[in-house]
Amino acid sequence: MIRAHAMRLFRTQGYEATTVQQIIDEVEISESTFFRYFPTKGDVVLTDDFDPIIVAAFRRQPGDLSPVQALRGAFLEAFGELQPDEVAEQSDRMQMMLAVPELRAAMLEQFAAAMRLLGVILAERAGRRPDDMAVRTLSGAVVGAAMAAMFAVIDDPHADVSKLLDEAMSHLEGGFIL
Amino acid sequence: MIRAHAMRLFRTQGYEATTVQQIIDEVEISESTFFRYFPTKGDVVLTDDFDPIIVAAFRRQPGDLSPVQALRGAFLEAFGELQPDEVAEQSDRMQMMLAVPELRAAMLEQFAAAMRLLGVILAERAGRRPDDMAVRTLSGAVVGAAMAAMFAVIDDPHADVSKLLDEAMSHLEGGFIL
DNA sequence: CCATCAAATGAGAGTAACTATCAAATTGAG
DNA sequence: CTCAATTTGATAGTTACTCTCATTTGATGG
Repeated sequence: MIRAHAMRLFRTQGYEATTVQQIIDEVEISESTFFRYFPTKGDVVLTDDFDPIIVAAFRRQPGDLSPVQALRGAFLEAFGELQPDEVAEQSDRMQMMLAVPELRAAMLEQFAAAMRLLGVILAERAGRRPDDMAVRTLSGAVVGAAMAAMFAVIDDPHADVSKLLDEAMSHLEGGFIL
Repeated sequence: MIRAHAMRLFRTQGYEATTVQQIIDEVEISESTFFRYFPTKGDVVLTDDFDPIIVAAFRRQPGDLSPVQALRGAFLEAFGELQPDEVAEQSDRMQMMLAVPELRAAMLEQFAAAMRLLGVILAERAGRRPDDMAVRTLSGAVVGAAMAAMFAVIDDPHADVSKLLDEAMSHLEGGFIL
């Protein structure tokens, strides 16, 4: 309920223009309760649980694919599983995260976490250790390329992120031919 | 003066334990003045002017190198130009940025800016447009790999970042062989 | 139906980063 | 020295977030 009301307020008045006070008035709870569920105002927008879906899709990929190919496939599958309304909601959230400085900043934690997670599953697949610098570099490069795809949406708000992401993965896959 | 005193306080008492009030007491200026020079407390630690040095080094690289090779060379040169005390200071700042959640979060803006800048100089070198997805992906991958090198320092605080960065670049350069 | 007890909620007071406004002081050019 | 521009300061907010402790809720066993 908190998230639903908050997101509605964010959409109508903007994120920064909406105070926590307004949210708790709307939901009719106390400030204490709000912060008990969301440690920060930003968490209302930032939190989601997509990681497990992508990890599962990655583990399902055939073993003869290269790591980048497997990731590419996993992303395609994970995005494909989303319902249209879920896609719209995710897109909403992403636009907001990109547009609001405070939220953008907080995204770094997500990216760092994604690198760690990616390191673990890549290491598992390749039979290496997660702290292997080759594993770290690949994780970093993949997440960096994904970030680049997200940022591209800033310049072209109508772009399809999943398509951009796939394109980025294809460039990674093919080596960098500039 | 503000930066010097602030950094000293941060080092001795910790970043979060140090309030802006303490800093302005130390430097004997008003709160207004502090925030006029540093829009946020974090900017005291985050701000630096290394980009131009790296860009210059990149532009100096021979034209027959691949983009990643040229970058690798540029990083090596730029780091090589630093005096020992400057290296120590940079290392200090980096440890602090990695350790303090608030500062870590703010780093994303720096990384995003680095991607944009890298996009511009890579595009210039390759005769492409900065919004070319191949350019964006390479910029993203390079910055992502650099992030991975930084994060590796969290696990091993004694590690040499410039060496890790070079290692990461060499992995990028050689394709990802996992 | 009631007593009990843990978990959830709320109230209230406080902190610290940041903003806005406007007056006072300082500086520097002529 | 003078005047104007720039820098600084004082003051009074706003808002996110924390802490502590009292109150309420709701599930469970008798």
